[in-house]
Amino acid sequence: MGLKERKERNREDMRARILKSAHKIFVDKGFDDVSIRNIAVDIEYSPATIYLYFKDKNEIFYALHTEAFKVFNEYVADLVSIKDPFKRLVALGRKFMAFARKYPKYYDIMFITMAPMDCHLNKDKWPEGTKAHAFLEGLVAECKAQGRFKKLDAQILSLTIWSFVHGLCSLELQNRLRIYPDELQPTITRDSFEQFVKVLGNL
Amino acid sequence: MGLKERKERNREDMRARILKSAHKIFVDKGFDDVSIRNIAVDIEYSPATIYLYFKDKNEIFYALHTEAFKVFNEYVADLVSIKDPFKRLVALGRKFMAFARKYPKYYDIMFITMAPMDCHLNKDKWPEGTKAHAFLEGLVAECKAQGRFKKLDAQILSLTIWSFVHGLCSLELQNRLRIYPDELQPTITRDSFEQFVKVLGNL
DNA sequence: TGCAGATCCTGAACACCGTTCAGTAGTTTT
DNA sequence: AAAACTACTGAACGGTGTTCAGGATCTGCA
Repeated sequence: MGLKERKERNREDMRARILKSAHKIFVDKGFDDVSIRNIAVDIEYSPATIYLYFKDKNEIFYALHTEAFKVFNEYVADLVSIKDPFKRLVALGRKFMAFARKYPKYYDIMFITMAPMDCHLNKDKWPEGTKAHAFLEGLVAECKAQGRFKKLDAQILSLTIWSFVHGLCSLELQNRLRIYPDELQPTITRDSFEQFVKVLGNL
Repeated sequence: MGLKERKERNREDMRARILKSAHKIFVDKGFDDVSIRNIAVDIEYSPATIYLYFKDKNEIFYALHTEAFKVFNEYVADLVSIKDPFKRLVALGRKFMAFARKYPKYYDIMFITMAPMDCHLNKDKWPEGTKAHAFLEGLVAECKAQGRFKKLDAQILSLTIWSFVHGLCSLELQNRLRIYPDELQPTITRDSFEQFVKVLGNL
């Protein structure tokens, strides 16, 4: 009986439709405009219907959040072509910053928004974060294997690097770098990053 | 005619009462519970009255935001007793992190929340941020004067330090460090900070 | 003292939000 | 044909920020 399966597929279709709509509104209008009611208008169903396919708004946000990581992974996929691990590490940092600027809304939902998604409560519930961070740690470990970062622990250094780059992106996206004069604005973030890389290169 | 002045003082009294109430709710119940209506209940006026003293909710948030910086400044005031500038710099970092943990809601409104406050649009509108950052820059400059950080620009390095420490705090507060195993949780942030300091100490 | 005018405040409304639930059509099974 | 099941919705509940006409009280002047 392929009946249950068809029912199941219809169900998945509807979920996909809702998510697609949520994604459209998220990208077009921004985070705050992704409301159950707006999604309902877009898919031409009543708001109540959405609750037949998703527990609540957070479940929809969680899906967007997962999607954002997929986009990120694709965005940095071409790094594998870089042979030297240190160069790859630096390129990852650059790509990370470029991603934050290109998809600020994605970045927000990935690393900033607190929206009570239970997905950040432990590593099992946030596989994308775990995976992305494992990639970074692997890179740092490779660099160590080449004789770099001799006196530093790879895991800790990974966190240090992540924190720095995220801090930079976060401050920029949250408009906290406007304290700098206008003429410095375009370069200051890049300068800080390059300085960090320079120091890192000598360790 | 002290009449106009008395009117003016009453006006300021009311503004203060509203802010005090907002602050109370903010600390007791959290950011999301600071609503015009909740403030109105607390001060025993109608919601509409609040709009006679503040343009909108953002103006109230801006006041909270300013207050948070005051609390922060007091929190780090005792650093002046530390003679050695590098030690003072390190102590500032530690205090910064301690502040973020002790007053996460303040930290949020200071460095994370985007709420369309126009105060982050340029340096003049965010004097507290400018001042706090000038303090950091001065410290780094002092270190340079002592022969440290020879090859690095003080202004850029200040941003690098700020970014790193903020990144660490931000990731922790937004629950993004839960990807680490439980046994690492208590130490990982401190370890990263200490590693950063160690590297900084050798520059 | 009485009355105009300024001052301060509010009830009610508008347009949103997430969420729930009784109930209604339409299809399928018996 | 009747019963059961499915997919859906209208209307409501309680919440949000904000606006505005109008009511109450207080002030200064005739």
